[in-house]
Amino acid sequence: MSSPLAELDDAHVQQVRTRILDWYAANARKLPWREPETTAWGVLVSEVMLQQTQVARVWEPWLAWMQRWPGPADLAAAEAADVLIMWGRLGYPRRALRLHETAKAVVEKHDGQLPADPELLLQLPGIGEYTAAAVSSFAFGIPEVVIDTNVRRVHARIFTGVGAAAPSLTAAERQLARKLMPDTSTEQGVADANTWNVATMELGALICTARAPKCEECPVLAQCAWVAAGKPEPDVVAKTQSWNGSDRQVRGAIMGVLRAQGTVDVGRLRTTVEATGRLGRHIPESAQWDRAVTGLVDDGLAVLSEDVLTLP
DNA sequence: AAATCGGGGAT
DNA sequence: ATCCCAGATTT
Repeated sequence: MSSPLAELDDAHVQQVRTRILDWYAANARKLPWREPETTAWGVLVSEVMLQQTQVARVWEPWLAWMQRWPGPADLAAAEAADVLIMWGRLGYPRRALRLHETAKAVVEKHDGQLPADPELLLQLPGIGEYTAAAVSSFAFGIPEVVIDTNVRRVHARIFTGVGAAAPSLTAAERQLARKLMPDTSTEQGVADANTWNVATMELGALICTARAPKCEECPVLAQCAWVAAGKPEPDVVAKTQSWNGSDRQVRGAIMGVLRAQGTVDVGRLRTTVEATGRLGRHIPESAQWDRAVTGLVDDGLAVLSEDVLTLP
């Protein structure tokens, strides 16, 4: 099949843009980090928390976090242990450490002001291509091309006619996303481009969902190549690693104990962690305990000293 | 390109 | 039970 870019028809693209922008104007969720008084730093904190964690689970932790540490200088001055405790059960606690490091870097290298330039944002720990573009666009009004999992799926369906995007972001997807951005040569165009970013994500989150898309409510149902093709099933994706018995489950259970009591004697680690019930029926071998502890220490999430494991 | 890294809501 | 989630980083 020929490249989807070859088939891109300006009138079609215009219609899709208008319909999605109109849909967003009427259907955008009211999320706390979208309130006009939210600072750029607040937007960054939300984006990091939202990396692989759903909106519903981020909502309250974000509010509590911003109340405790409103700006980068506040977070930079915090103890890593408190940062990890505050991160709570959001998952992937390395994100919390990297955000802490980013706060320090903003204070030390950027005079306490989060940079707006995506190239500078990219150099900060825990900020990758998506987050840099998202912060530039949402917090600073710079019309970067924002591509997250929602955007990829929406583009794949409407313009490529497939049910799901490829496993990892391709050059063709970047090219398509760039071509779909509203023209930014006018002030209105810049505003539209920034709204287009968030609107496409919102459509993917609320209507064009991965599992059971609500096509009957979709503003671009009539423009969708996937629908036109009869909604062919996506290729089966590789099965995700099972959670029960995984190293991640063990690491998570250990972190749970450390967040709750700050420290644990390694001789009691096994009993203490198993008593939390967070491992279910899984009884790790000693090699897995070793891997988990070593991994947490290597990642800076825990410190081992005198046979005692503690938060950093 | 593939593996690793949490945790829970949704189906 | 399995899928999926406003990804980033390392191998």
